[in-house]
Amino acid sequence: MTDTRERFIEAATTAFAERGFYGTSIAAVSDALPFTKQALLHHFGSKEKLYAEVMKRISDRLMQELDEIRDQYADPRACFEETFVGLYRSAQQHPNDTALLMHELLDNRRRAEASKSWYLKPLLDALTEMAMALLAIRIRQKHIAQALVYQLLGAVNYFTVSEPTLSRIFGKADYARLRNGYEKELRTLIAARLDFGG
Amino acid sequence: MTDTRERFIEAATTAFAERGFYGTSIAAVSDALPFTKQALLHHFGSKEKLYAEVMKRISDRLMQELDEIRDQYADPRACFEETFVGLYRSAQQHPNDTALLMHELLDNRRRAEASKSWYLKPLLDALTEMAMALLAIRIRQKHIAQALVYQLLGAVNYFTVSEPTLSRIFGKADYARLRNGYEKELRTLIAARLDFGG
DNA sequence: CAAATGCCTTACCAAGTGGTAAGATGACTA
DNA sequence: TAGTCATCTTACCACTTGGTAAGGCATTTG
Repeated sequence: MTDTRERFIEAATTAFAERGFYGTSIAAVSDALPFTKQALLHHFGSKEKLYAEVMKRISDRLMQELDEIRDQYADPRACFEETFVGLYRSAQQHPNDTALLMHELLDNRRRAEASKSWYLKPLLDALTEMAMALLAIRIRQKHIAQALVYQLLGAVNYFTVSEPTLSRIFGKADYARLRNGYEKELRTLIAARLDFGG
Repeated sequence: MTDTRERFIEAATTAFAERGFYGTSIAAVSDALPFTKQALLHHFGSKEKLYAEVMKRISDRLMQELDEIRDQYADPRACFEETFVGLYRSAQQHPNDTALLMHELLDNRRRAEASKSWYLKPLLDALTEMAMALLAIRIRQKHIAQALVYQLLGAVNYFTVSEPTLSRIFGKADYARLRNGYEKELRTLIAARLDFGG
């Protein structure tokens, strides 16, 4: 059954999201399922390879979602806005994946492979291209578009990942209010920036 | 000598920033210094307590820097902008601390203590208050100010923490260009949002 | 001078780490 | 029917984990 593999990947996603690569033991992953650690090793060979599969799963989904949004909106400006809102919704819908990607970002500080950075490079490039068209920036000032893209990615992902902290220090009710309004405020921010001087 | 303690804290900051709490062993920290693991335990008692001291160090510094900026600017709008630019500069200047705080954010997903969340709550509240004054929002819509604050914190911290990844996938030269322009773009974003409908 | 205290060491521990080796079981195939 | 293969097991392995115990040594304190 490929089902077992699937279950391992799911459990590993949760575990890696919660404790990062180094903080997660493969025994902890297998303990979440009715299999032994060696069953996991049988399917994936090593902890590294399991992690790679988890990462690939996530980046594939992200790229697919991005493509779907891009196909859906013809107007560049609407497309740009909806893309980030889509990324935000996606992040909120898969908080584990979002946390895992952020762990990865932090781990990249030491890791040499850089494989999954390249996984996400197409996404970054696509977003930057959109931003450049909207801001009417020449090639030489590509970094301005990149900056905007990263500001918005930060606004999306940092907030998503802060959910446990925020709902704890503000209380569940106040946090719910904040979260319910966040998407609208995200649109406001994007609109404000795009209207600015253009 | 209190010097040894200081050196342990410094080494621990680097280690925790790179691998997070769970990925860091106290032996790895002491190996970075000419002392044994037990010397570390003598000074701090446990890994948890060492971590708490590291966190306290960081949040103290952040609060102090925030106060300095607030005292320096009378105009609310300039104060708001300079505060976030100051946070950005501070993050860039202490990338280890920034990474550590983000690890903490991710770990909070499981940790019960929440101590350091409370450490940073005053900072969040101060920023929110500034935003509310600027956006002319009544109490009932505090979450709008909170959203803006978190968007900007995300723009600042997410970018800072992405340095290794970005400089790898874009190359050092391109990343340098992006980074050199980022502060200006941060100001642009803030200005755009504050001018929007007000 | 004696006692206490701070700083740091070696020695040790039970539990957990990623991973190998060697099957057991059952389904599919020659 | 015998052989192969995928799946999953128990048994191990050397190494690392956070932490305890106990003591050496120097400085401070009574």
